[in-house]
Amino acid sequence: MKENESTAPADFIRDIVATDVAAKKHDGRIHTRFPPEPNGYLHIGHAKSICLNFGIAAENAGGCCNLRFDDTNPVTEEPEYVESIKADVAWLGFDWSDREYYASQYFETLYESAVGLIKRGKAFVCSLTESQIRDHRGTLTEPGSNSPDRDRAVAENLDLFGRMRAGEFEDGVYVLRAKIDMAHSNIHMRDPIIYRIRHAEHHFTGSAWCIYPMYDYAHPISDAIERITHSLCTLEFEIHRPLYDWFVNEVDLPCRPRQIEFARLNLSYTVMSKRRLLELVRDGNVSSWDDPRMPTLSGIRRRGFTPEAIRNFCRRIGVTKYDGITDIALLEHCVRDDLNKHSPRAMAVLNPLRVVIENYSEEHEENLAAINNPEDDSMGIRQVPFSRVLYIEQDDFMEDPPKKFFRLAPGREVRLRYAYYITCTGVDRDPATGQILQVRCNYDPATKGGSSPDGRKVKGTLHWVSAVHAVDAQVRLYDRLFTVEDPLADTSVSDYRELLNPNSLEIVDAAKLEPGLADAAPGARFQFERLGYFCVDRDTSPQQHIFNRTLPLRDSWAKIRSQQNGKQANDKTA
RNA sequence: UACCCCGUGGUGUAAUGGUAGCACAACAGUUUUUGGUACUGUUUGUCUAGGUUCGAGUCCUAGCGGGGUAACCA
Repeated sequence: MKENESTAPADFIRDIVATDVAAKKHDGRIHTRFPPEPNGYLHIGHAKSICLNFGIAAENAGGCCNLRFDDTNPVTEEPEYVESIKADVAWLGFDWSDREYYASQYFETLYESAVGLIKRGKAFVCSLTESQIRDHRGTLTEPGSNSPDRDRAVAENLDLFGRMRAGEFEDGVYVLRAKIDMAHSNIHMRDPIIYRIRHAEHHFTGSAWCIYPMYDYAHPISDAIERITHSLCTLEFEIHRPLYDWFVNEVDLPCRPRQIEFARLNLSYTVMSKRRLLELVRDGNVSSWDDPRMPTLSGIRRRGFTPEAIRNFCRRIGVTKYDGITDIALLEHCVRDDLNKHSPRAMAVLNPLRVVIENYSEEHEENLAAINNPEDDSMGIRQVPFSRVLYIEQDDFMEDPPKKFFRLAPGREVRLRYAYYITCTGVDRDPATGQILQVRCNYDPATKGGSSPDGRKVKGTLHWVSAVHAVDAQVRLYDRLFTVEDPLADTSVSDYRELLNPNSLEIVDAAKLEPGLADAAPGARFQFERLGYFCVDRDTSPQQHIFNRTLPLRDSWAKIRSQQNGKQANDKTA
């Protein structure tokens, strides 16, 4: 990670941390953790939390951040997710060193702490069924009522809890509950369940356990065991904080961590919850968890987004308690900003139109020097082959151009980037269909390299690829996943998936690339001049080159054109 | 109609009782061998009503609006 990246602007959490450091709380020690449950893939919302937790650790002398898998529910968790999470955190650029922990490592301590709670009369074994417990819990507006088992003798609780662990009971027969207050205004304080029986294989502990601790119990104690100083989580856990504090106070622990909540990231034109993302994958709305349209870290990685851009984005969105929705345009800006500075340029034609330079010899061909990145001289130059027959973009030619169209048209002169000025002398069309087959041009040999000795100006510059040298490729054009900013809030449809963008993927099968692109490795990123940023897909092969469009370049001509179309439509209706 | 949290331009965020600033977006322009980039400029904001204070986005009260919470999920 770069030096200038290492500090983020202050926010309310960093203020608290700074205050605690100054007050020598925890001896001035700062220790955070990123605690994913291994039951799904990480998305860009997790990146916010990762950047926050690892960022704060890095900004404070001696600060550490643990990677801790919160694996207390064996029925939903799998090693596949552990591996993908580790890969994603590492890709984002963060190093947890040897601090890779699992809540399941603490099962014995957690168990003993629960025994301690029972001995002190702070927990009891309850035989109520799931629905009875729900009924006893009361509602948001009414208090709950005590379990008939609430005053069970300590010795009996101890015996029962030991037999729960020993596997004497079926799932659901007993639970262990904290004894707090069934009339508490916070429902989470109404004798919450802290252990349940689950005869299930755990991805890490196998069949060693058949009782598993609940999040509210396991999390504060895991934090304390790791001597976490600041336990950062999202807003929906705010109401759990009194319970977090209750356990921190009631259990004898080496450290008293503080939970602080911040707003999760919401992004426009996408959905972020694991559940929705799973639906999209399962129902085939996207091809996989790493479909380049997905907001998963694996998806945006395959799309061509860089970890630098994502870190920069996370720094710029800030950290607050306001639950808003961030414009995806800011993410896109960060990606373009990074890619503009660092990705090499190349020329590629997506929708080829044949151009014949009639006064350029059929026998002749030459190499022309092209700048690899005008933003960075150190990236040097490359040679691009030029010959009599070329491809240009279909959009770059119009027989009857509107106002402000600066590209090729009959009689018009334009520049071919790094090559020559050419003037259109005519078009050849299919006599049957009238479709344009090719454009005929003359070139000016004096304009080699793309500038004229007489200083005459041309308004348009076109990218091009030499036909005989061109490499064929499939190009996948990705766009935003949804057509509206907040698909889940839209009440005009019954299912948010009706709002999926039907044009979020367009496949171009016959793109023509400059030859140097043929041996680009999977993951390699380029700017195709005048088009956008592209990267080599992981499915690419020597037989079929595949590129993904990361993002298009900003396009002010597209804006003018749509304004002109709008005006035309208005004129017609008027 | 219980409790908790949150309200600053279109969006995201600063201002820690003392000139409401930044970024993105939008719009206009300059430069340009990418209609990209860069640069310049413009538009738009403290939810409302009271109170405290020389002075309130900031503190207090009430209202209004938004979010969260009743898995043996995390």
